Amino acid sequence: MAIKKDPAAGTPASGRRAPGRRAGDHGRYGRLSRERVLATALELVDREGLSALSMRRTGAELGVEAMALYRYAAGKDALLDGLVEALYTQLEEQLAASAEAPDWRDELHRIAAATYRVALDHPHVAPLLATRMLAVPLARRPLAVLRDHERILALLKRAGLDEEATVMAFRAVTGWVLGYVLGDLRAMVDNPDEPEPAFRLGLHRMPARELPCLRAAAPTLARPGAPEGLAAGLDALLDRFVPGTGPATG
Amino acid sequence: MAIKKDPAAGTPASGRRAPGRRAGDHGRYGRLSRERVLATALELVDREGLSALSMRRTGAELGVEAMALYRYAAGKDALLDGLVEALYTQLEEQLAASAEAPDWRDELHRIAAATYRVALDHPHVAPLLATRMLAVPLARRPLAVLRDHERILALLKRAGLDEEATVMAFRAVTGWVLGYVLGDLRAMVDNPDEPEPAFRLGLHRMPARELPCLRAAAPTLARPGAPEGLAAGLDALLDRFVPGTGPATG
DNA sequence: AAGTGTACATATACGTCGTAAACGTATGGT
DNA sequence: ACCATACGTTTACGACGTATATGTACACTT
Repeated sequence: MAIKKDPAAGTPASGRRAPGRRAGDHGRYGRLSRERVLATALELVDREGLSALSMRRTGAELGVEAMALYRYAAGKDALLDGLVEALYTQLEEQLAASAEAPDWRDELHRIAAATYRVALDHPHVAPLLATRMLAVPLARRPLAVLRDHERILALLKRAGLDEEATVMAFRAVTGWVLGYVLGDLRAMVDNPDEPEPAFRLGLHRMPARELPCLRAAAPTLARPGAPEGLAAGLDALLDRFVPGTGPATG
Repeated sequence: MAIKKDPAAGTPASGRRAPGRRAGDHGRYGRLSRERVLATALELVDREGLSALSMRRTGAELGVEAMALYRYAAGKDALLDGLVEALYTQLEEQLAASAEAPDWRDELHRIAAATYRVALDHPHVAPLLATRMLAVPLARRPLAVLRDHERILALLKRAGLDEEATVMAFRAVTGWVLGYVLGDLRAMVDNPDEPEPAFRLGLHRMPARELPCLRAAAPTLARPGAPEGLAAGLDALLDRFVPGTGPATG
């Protein structure tokens, strides 16, 4: 210990701190912050899966005791919500990286595709998109999540839908994107070391007599659906839930 | 407690036993069995939520030590998979309760509706439908799950699709059903004791300037989508993914 | 320069968790 | 009468979430 603080570390009110620089860190690598905590947790989950995430482990990754995290996340559940927030923040960055589409329909496609990309980039976090939404009520969701909802609702309104129809379409769009993403993340491979496809999938475990279609379909099923399937379904749903936008070829 | 064994249950030495009743239960309520374990776990989760489920707690509900469960489920994960299995088993019971539809499309609707009902009947278990599928590879899923997949694939094949198109449509159907169900299970109410709808939803927590559409839509959003929305979306997707079945009016 | 409040991180402790390993004990077959 | 087997218990260990109490170093007074 006893790495002493640098007197040039800056005034606390101004909040100045150089990255990798120690200020009031008791001799550690740098001050903690919500951002740093969430980034570390995300990294840990990406690397080792959700079950590896614990307060103690996350603290250790930061060179800090577990209890120190409680200043930046009220508890473990809040940490999980933080991961969801981190994902939606990445989504917003992705959306900001390319230009907004002028057409509402194209813009919905752009959002869906970006969501798909972000979710597949963090497969271990994606299940939280389903589970945490069931645990935390709308008004308490991270702001980044609410902004995503707002974007979609606004686009549908712009398409000319009234309140009721907007909500219907919203349900369709969000449900579809979530379901499709989760579907593409489903585990298929049983034995990764096996070169032979059928063995890789563990098809010998499935009773052939009872499950002929499934066994036949499994290899095709094992290839991810890709964003094309997502877009196709989205179009199908929009055709139905946004009247007057005729089937596709317009 | 401490209900002792019935002396009429059979003399231990002679081994005489009533039909359907086994001895060897150490003076407890009855032998353990996988069915009994899963039923108890399901009941516990329905009553107190997923986080209340632990090996010890489940054992206690059965009047048994936690380790006793390991004979019927290899570990906690296997217990969770058992819950998924239990839900799909209920689905099969529901499907068996009414007649199979002659038309493949109607039958898909029947399956979707039954899935929706079962999931909403066990809201605390439903998230497992998303998460466990990511953890356990296709070939290792409970048989009831695989049979569900088989049913859907067979119906789509019957609709005249080739292998590739079948899988596309399968992805669409299952993704949609899952996403829609999870969407309908999302928590909306923030303060259940509050009579005023806006306060109930906690809308005052949401920045009005930044989220106008969401605030306006929230009350409508709070009403569940109902099976009608599920059916509408399903039709939309089938129209797209099963060619030659034209929009609706056939 | 000394003192003080506050923000931040640690230390300690408690109860619960999943589960490995070893151990009874009753049962059914011989 | 004996034994193998099936079934449940006991004991133990390390990891977990987190309440509470305890430092410790900074910025701001005075």
